[in-house]
Amino acid sequence: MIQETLGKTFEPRDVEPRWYRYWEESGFFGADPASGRRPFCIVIPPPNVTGSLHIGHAFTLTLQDVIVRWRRMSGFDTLWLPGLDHAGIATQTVVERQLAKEGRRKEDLGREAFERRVWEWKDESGGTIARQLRLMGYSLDWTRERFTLDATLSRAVREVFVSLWEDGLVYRGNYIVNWCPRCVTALSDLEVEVAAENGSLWHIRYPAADGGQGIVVATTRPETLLGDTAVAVHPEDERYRHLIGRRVILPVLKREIPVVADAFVDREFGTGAVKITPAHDPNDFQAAQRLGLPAVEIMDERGVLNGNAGPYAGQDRLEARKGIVNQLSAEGLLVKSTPHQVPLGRCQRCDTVVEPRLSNQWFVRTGPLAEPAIQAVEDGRIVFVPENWSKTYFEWMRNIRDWCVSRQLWWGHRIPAWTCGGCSELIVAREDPTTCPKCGGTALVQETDVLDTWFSSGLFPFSTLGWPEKSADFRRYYPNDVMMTGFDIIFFWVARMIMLGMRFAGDVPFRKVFINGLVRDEKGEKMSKTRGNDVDPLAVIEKHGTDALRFTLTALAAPGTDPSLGEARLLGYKAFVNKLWNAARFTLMNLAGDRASAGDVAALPLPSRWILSRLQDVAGSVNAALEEFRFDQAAGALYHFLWDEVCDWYVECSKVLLADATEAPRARAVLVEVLEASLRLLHPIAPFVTEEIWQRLPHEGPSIMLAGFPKPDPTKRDPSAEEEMGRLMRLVTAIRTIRATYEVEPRRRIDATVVAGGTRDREFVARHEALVKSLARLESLEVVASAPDAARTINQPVGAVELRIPMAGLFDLAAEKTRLSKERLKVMDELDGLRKKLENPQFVQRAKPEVVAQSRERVAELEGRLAKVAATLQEMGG
RNA sequence: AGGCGCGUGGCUCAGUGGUAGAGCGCUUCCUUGACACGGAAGAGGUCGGUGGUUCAAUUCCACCCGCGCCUACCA
Repeated sequence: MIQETLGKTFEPRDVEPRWYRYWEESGFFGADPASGRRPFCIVIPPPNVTGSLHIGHAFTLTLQDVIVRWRRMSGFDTLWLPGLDHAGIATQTVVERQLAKEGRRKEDLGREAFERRVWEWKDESGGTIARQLRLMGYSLDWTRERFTLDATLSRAVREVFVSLWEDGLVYRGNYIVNWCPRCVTALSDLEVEVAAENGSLWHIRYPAADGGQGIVVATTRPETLLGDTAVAVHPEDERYRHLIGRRVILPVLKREIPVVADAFVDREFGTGAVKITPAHDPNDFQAAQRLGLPAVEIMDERGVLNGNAGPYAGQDRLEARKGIVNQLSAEGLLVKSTPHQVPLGRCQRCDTVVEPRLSNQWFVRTGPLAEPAIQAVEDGRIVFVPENWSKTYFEWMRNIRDWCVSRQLWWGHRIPAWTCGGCSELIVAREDPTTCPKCGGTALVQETDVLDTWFSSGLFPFSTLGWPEKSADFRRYYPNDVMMTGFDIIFFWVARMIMLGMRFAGDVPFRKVFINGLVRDEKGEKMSKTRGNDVDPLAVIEKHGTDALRFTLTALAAPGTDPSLGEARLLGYKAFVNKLWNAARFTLMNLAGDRASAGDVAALPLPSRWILSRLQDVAGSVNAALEEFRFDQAAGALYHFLWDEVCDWYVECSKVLLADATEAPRARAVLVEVLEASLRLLHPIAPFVTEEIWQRLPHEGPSIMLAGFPKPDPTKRDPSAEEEMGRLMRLVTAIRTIRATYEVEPRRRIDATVVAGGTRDREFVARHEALVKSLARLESLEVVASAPDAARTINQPVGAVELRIPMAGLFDLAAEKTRLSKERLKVMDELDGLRKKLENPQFVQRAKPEVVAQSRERVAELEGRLAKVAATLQEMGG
């Protein structure tokens, strides 16, 4: 399973596939309802079946895997359920394109053959993303993988749809919907992306039928005048009051239409007169309903003008616009046109300009569903993290509009509705009917529309668990514990899961909703294929390794922020993975099969007591951070612990300990203990490298992913060891700083003296002589109570002691005087500020006592330091 | 129009009512037996602007400027 020796650098490609296969084949990802452990469940936001893994997936799913692995190691019976979404429009479009290459259309195949063809494509491409998810190391329970078109999930869809129908929450009717003339289907409001685009505002004269001047309307869509059935003005608009009830002549078609009054007209906008095109504008449609105006459709399903468009029949909508503007201009009816910003809706999938279209569609009445869903968040049964997203949720939910759920596609859940050929009865049923319940006729025709893909996605937290059966999985894993996803689908998905879950599954679908940011490039721009700035996670894996990518994404996941992913950042964390690898290499080189125990912790040397205490601290930080979804803090704590404390200090200290034959076994034991626990802490973020190393260390159990997650034990903290080690580190750093300041070659060993007035300080330094000598590369270290002749040494106060390094041959007096003068100024500066503060009676009286005390301590310390520096300077004669 | 968020060292970003941190980059020195994907030591910031609250504000409040995003039926 593992290589014999460790290379100098970690080679991810050699180890990653091996471990994933081992985990999956061993069944380590599988949930175990019979385990008796507390369940923890999360379902994947199902990726598009024809899609491939992009960086957005990698980001949110990495965070999910971190949580899932952490919970699993912490003793939960963990289910992370994978699945795929059939993605109606997107998938159908892909297959239609394939057909187009063969010179065929889906109509040539017929519905059934086309569906078969899509299934073939699904089988082929659905495996792609599943493979990619494995490459990322995600610990999904593949035995429970679901697809939204699976029989059980389809059954759930049908159950929900029919129930809603029975409860009057589904209705069908002729309304204006968003229509994509390229996809040839209705869209929901959410599937339209509205943006302000440059257009024009045309002022067009509609002459009065009696030969008068008539009225000038303003419009951004002149071609729709062919479908006008009135002109509306505000009832109190003095300019037009005389025209209300009169008739004007519709240009081009020369049809007479009335001038009507309605308060919805904005007198300030344009000319204050608006043309009414009920069949092609949502506002006009509503106005027409109020005013009893007829609707005239002038376009077909592909945006081509129809017979009602007179001379423009057969032209595309945009082509017709040009012709009509020309004609109006020629006839002198075009008063003017001005540049105007138009809010233009485009199809989310294909970017075609969406057409408001009057058509017969199915809708879900959302009001009654939204109410309990709003309450669940209001009273905290569902909590958003970060909490602020609940505002976005409320904003949308409180103004929710009915949901158009029918799509004119062939790929999806066909709406379970039939029309009786005999009596026209509409039948909506769970089981396919064979006879009409009303007239007994058998000529039933099924609805051809399918449901919005999000309708089935909205059931995902429970349809995947077997609902509507009260299956064991459903009972155990519903509600899910947390839903983790991006803010871009709060409305599309999260809100709908809450509404449908509460109504049908009997409880909230999940307790928490964690919203992650959107991955951006290093310039902060949104990543997209069209911009060409997107990062391909698979390419990153290939280049830097999965753990590096995962660690990077985790480290960037600060709440409420959009992470910027750049190459430099990745390289930094790749280096971290390699650093860990080498710490392991060092440990294993020294281990030599030794399995001694560290024994009594209190009896261990200072660095060992210190690192074991720090380990407890970092274990606490990581657990606390993950509890609050503070991925950045968890990653940061581990990064700094391993690099700055374990590698930079403990490993270096251990070299001294290991050189001492009696000390070595315990040092090895501590080294192993710290490394092994660190690996477990790190495993949820970087699963591969941690497993690879863990397997080589003394360990129990078949895999690190099943080993216990370290829990902090406060009784194992050792504050005095941390304090002492801090002093030791400051002393070593002071020596190193002096060496660096005077450019002493790193390999050269120098002499140093520590002057300490107090007995305990002297004993302290003497006790750690070997460590200090090694860490600071000293030839000798002398500890004395006092030392004259400061003029011949470098003198540096360090806490309660003073460091003296002979100048002979290394340093010169003038440079040292300059250095000390600078230091004196710095100390005086800080002292000044502190003293002023302390002289202020307000501060002393009103500030927190500990702050005042702290300031006083600092003053005392600085004064001591200043005195020492001043004394030295005086001895040096400056 | 409404809502949300952001503006901190060269870059990308954390953070806190008590004179600021990280990663990368940069400077100097160093191939010392874990690691040059490395080591040691450094330089670098009036924390967008203006007021207010406070003994104390980068941190709280108000306004302003700049930048994102979301929602919305101004033709």
